[in-house]
Amino acid sequence: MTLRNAWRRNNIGRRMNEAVRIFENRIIEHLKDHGHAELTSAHINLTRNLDEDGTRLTELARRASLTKQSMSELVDQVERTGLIEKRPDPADGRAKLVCFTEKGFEWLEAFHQSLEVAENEMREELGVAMVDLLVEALGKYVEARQGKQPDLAG
Amino acid sequence: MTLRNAWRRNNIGRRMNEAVRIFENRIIEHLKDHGHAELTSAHINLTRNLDEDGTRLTELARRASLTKQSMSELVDQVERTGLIEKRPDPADGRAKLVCFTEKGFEWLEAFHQSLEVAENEMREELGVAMVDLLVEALGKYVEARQGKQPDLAG
DNA sequence: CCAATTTAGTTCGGATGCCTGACCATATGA
DNA sequence: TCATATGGTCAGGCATCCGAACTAAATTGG
Repeated sequence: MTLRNAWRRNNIGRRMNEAVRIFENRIIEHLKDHGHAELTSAHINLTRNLDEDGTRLTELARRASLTKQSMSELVDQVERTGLIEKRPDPADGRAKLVCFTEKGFEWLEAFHQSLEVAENEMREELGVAMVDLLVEALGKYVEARQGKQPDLAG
Repeated sequence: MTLRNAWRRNNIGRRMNEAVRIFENRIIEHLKDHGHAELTSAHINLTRNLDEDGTRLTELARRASLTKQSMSELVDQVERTGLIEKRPDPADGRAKLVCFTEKGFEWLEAFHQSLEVAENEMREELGVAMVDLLVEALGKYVEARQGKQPDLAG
């Protein structure tokens, strides 16, 4: 790699990409090591958007930037593990509320612990202040650019 | 979302995940707007690991953390767009060197420009110093945690 | 109150992106 | 020289997503 082309290795997108992959792998690995092999990173795209008092499928899909068909499939898969269940929405006869089960809340607690482990590992490498700064900066970027992205069909 | 569960929205993994998705979408969008709809983000997992004097398939797969079968498929796809080509490796009769074509180098230049646009947008939101700090921190994290991840078969 | 429209969700079919296993051809080294 | 390692391919499969077309319930405008 010539100096002139150092940008190819050393750019924000690539760094973020590598970092997020390592970080998420670490969480999945830690979860598995502690008896929770139920879900993959695709499913976490569901659980992380699932409110504790339940969320409708269409809303889940919107939050995850997926079509409702894709989210429906994910919901069915996670439902088979027993971590979530579908309940009728009392406010709307068409709708179903996707909710954590008791077992699901236990999984969520385990996920929280695995997340903390991965975060602490990053704090060990970068220091607490740097990690705080990083979260703040990324959050600011996301908020500023949100809504400037094209929408999905579905 | 209760205060007790604020971690669910405000954690490093999620922030990085959102940021990287927005950033990469921006690059793909900008490339498309400038006459380069050839490649998707999956293909960039190839091109970003492709040296300017060519790289062997197995090495590409290793760098991208994919199996050689998967990388072979990506190579075939990108080859069909005319951006890369396979050449016999003079140093090894079994091997093929994957290389950018002339058109491929033009694409790489366009990619560079789109990347700069996306990076500059981030600098507008966060400031130049913050973005530099971010790249440095993520790079440090990646280097520190690299190799602590389990390897792939292939 | 009823017809037209919108909205929540499903079913079906298909593309994509990745994997494992089995294999062939060439290179390497005891 | 032949056993082993390495570069790459072929066949088959699974997971994750999409679009189109549909059902049923809710909403809205006369």
